[in-house]
Amino acid sequence: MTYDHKSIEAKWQDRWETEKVFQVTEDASKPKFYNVAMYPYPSGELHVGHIRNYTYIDLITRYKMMQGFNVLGPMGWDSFGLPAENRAIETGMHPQPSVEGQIAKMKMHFRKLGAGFDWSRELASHSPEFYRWDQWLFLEMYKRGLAYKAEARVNWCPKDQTVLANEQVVEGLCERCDTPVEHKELSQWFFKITDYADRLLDSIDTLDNWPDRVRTMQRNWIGRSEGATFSIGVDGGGTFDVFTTRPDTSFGMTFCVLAPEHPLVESLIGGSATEAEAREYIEATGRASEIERMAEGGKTGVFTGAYAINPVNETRIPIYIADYVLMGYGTGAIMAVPGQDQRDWEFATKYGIDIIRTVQPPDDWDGEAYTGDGVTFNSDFLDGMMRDEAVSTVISWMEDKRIGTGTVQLRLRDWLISRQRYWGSPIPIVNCDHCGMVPVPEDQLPVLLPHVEDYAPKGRSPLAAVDEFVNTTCPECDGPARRETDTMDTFVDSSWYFFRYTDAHNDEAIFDPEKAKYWMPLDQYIGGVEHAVLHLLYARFITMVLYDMGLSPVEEPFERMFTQGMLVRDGAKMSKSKGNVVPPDDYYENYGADALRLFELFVGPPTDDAVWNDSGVPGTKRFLDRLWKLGTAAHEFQDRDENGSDREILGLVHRTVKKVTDDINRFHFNTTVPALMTLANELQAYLADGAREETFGEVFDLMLLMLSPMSPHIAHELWEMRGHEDLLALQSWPVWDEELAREETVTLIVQVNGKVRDRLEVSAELTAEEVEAVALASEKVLGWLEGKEVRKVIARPPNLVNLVVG
RNA sequence: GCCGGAGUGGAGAAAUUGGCAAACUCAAUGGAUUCAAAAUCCAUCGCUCGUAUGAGCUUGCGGGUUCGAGUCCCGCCUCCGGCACCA
Repeated sequence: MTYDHKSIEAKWQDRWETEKVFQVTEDASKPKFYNVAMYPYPSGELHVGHIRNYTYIDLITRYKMMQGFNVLGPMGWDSFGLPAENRAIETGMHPQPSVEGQIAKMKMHFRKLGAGFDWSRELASHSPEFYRWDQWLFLEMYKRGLAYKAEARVNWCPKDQTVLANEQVVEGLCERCDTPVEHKELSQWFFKITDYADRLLDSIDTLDNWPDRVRTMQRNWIGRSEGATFSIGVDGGGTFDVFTTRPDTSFGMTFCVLAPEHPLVESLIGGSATEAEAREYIEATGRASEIERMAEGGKTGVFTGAYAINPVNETRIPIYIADYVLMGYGTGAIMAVPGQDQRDWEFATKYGIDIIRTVQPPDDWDGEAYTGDGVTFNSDFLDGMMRDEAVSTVISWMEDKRIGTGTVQLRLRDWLISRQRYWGSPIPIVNCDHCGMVPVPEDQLPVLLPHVEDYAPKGRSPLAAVDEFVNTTCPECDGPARRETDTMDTFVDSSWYFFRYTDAHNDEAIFDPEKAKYWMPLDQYIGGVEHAVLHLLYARFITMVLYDMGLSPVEEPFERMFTQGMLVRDGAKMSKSKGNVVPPDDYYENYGADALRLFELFVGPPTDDAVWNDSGVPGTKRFLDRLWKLGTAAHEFQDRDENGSDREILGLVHRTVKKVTDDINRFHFNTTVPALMTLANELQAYLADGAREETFGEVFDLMLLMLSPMSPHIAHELWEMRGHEDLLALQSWPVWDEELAREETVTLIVQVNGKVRDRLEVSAELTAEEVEAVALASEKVLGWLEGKEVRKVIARPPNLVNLVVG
C-alpha cells in the first residue's frame, strides 16, 4: 500500500503558505534563532546535492520552532555576477529577465521540497532596492578610507575579461572558468581588508562552533608571519630592504636575491658585464605565467654584477635576480641563507655560491638546509643562543644600529572589488576634471544599472560604451563629469545580505540596527566549504566594519558555521559539465519530497561527502509506506491493562526521543533516520503481538512529532488523521521521560580475559557483587575457568563483567 | 614541504565516556504470494575451519598502554581538502 504523496504534499505546502507558518517578526518574549543557508545563485536547476543542504536548514528551522524558538529562516538570491551574465551571453537573453525566470523556477523547487522559508523577507542582489545599499556601504567605506583606488598589478582573466580578487584565483586559474590568470597594471578599487587582518586573525580563535578546517584555511589565507625587515647596502651606493622570519641566521647570508620586477634591478644591471643576460631573463620571466614559473624543475636566476654588504658581518656578497622571489610578498628582495633555507640551498648549489651553516643540526641530520631550531654558531654575538633568543637579540641589535626592525608580514592582500563587467552594482563615484574623484551623494542613490543590450565583455566595462550613463554632472560643481563604469564584485553583496534579511524592506537605511540587534548573529549558517576563504572571510570583514560604524551589534556574524559535504556520483562531484547531475524532479513525482528528504538525511554524515545511490529514495519511500499503513490501517487492539510489552515499547519510544534529540543537536542527522526505522519496526511487532490502543497512539504520536522536521508532509497528514486539530509544525518537541526510558533488563556481557564467553539477560539493578555471582554461575563461563584461578574481576554493572584468569 | 580531515562488510554506514564491531538502509541470494511479473512479506548475508553446537580471525600497516582498543599513545602507509618558491 502506498500513500498519495502528490496530493498530500501539495495540500500541506498550501497550508504552510496560507497560514504563514514560517513568517516571523521580532518577539522579545521568545528566544530567537536565526538560521540561514548561503543564498544561492539562481541557476534555476537544483540537483539532489543542493537539496541536501536545504533539507538540513529546513530540518533545523522546524526543529527549533518546535523547541519554542522564534526562528527566522529567510531565503534570497545571489543574482548579480558572472554566472548569470555568462548564461545570458550564452542564451542571448538579457540577464535581468533571465535571472528573474530562474528565480521563479528555484522558488518552485523550494516549494516542492516543502522548505519552510520566510518569503516575506526575500531579497535579490540585482534589485535596485538591494544594490542601492551596496553603493551606500561603498560610500561609507570610502569616507572611512576603507575603499580606495590604486594602480596595482592585478589578476586578469582573459576569458571573462575582468580583474579578479586574489581569493578568486585558484592555483593560478580563474575560480569561475579555470582559465590561466594573467597580470596587468591597472587602476582599480580596493577594500582595505588588510587593516582588519589582525582582528580577523585573532578572532578566529573565538569561533568555537566553526569547522577546524575553515578556521585553518582562514588563518593560512591571512598568513601572518613575524620577523624583521632590515636594510642592506649595495657596494657602490644604494640600499634595499629585505624581510625575513629568520634574522637569527643573518650571519649565514651568502647572497641576496631580488625579484625580477624589483625597482632597484634596473640601476644594478645597467652597464654590468651580465646586463644582456639579465635583461633577457627578466623578459622571459615576465612573460611566463605563475604556473609556468612554479613548474620549472630547478631554480633559475642571473647574477646582476652588483654586490651587497651583509650588515651583520660586513661581508661582500653577490646580488642575484631570480623568479623564486616574488615582488608581491614582503619587500620583493631576500637575504639568502642556503644553510638554513632549502630554496636558497638549491640556488646556491646550482650557481656555486658559498654555504655557511649557523644553526647546529641534530647529530643524525643528513639533509640539506636545516630549518629547525638548534644552537647558533658561526654568528659572533649570537653564538650559543637558541632561535628565539637569537631572533630577539639580532632585532635589538638592528634597531640600535637603525638598520632594521621587527615586523609582521601578511599574505593577505587588499580586496580588489572592481569588475569590468556589466551585471553588477555600479560603483557610485563620479570623475570630474575640476573636482577630481567625487562620491555620488547618498540622496542620489541608487546609481541605476542601465539596461544595455550589448553586455559582452570587452576588456573594459560595457557601461563605458553607454554615453547616457557615463556622462553626468559633478555633484560638487555641476560641471560635466564621467561616472565610474566598473561594477562591484558580487562578493560585496554576499558579505552583508544577511543583515538585510533582518529588515528587508527598509528604504530609509541599509537596516534598522534595532532589528539587527534582535536577530544577529546568525545562530546557524550552512554552506559549501568552497567559500571558506572567499565569502566567509569577506563577510566577517564587512561585519566588523558595520560594527565599527555602530550598525552591527556583533563583530562576528556567524555563531555556528556548518559546511556540508558534497554528493558524489560516478566518482565525481555532481556537476553539469561532468554530466552526473541527479535532478530531484522524478523523485518529487514518483516518491515525494518526504522520501527524498529522508534519504538526503540518511545518506551519510552531513559533514562528509556522500555517494548518491539511485535505490536510496525508493528505500526511504518503502519506510514511509510502512508508516502510512501503520497509521491508517484498521488494527485489532486488545482491551486490557498496561503490561510489560506496553512498558517496553514506551521505553523504546522515550529512548528514541532522547537519541533523536541528541543526534539533531550534534548534527548527526544520518542516525536519526535509523532510530525512527527501528522504532517503527518494533511498533509493528508490538501491534502483531496484541497492542493496547492508548499505548499505540502514544507511541505513534511521539514518532510523528520526531518525523515532523524530517518528512513534514506525511507527518502532518497522519497527525491530522489521528484527530489532532493543531498544526503539527506548531507542536512542542517531545521531551523524554527518564523513568520510562530506563531499561528494566539488560544483556550482561561476560568476558574471560577480555573475550566474550556468555551473554545473560539480567535486571538492570544488579550490583557489582551480583553480576560477578551471575557470571560465575554461567556454565559456559565455567568451562573456560576449568583448572584456572580467577585472579581479578572487573565488574561494570549491569553491562559487563570481565574475569581475568591465569 | 606545511596545515586540516579521513581509512570499518559487496555499497552507504553505525558504535556520544575505552566495554557485545558491523545497528539501519541499499545491493545480492534463496523462498512465500502470483497464470506471470511488479509490489509486498519471510530467510541468509565480514573472513577461515567445521555437518553442527562451536572455535579462531577481523576496523589501512607495525608497535605500545590497558583486565579490555575502531576509539588513547608512538612510528609508518594511502586517499581527500587547503596553502605554497610566502623568505
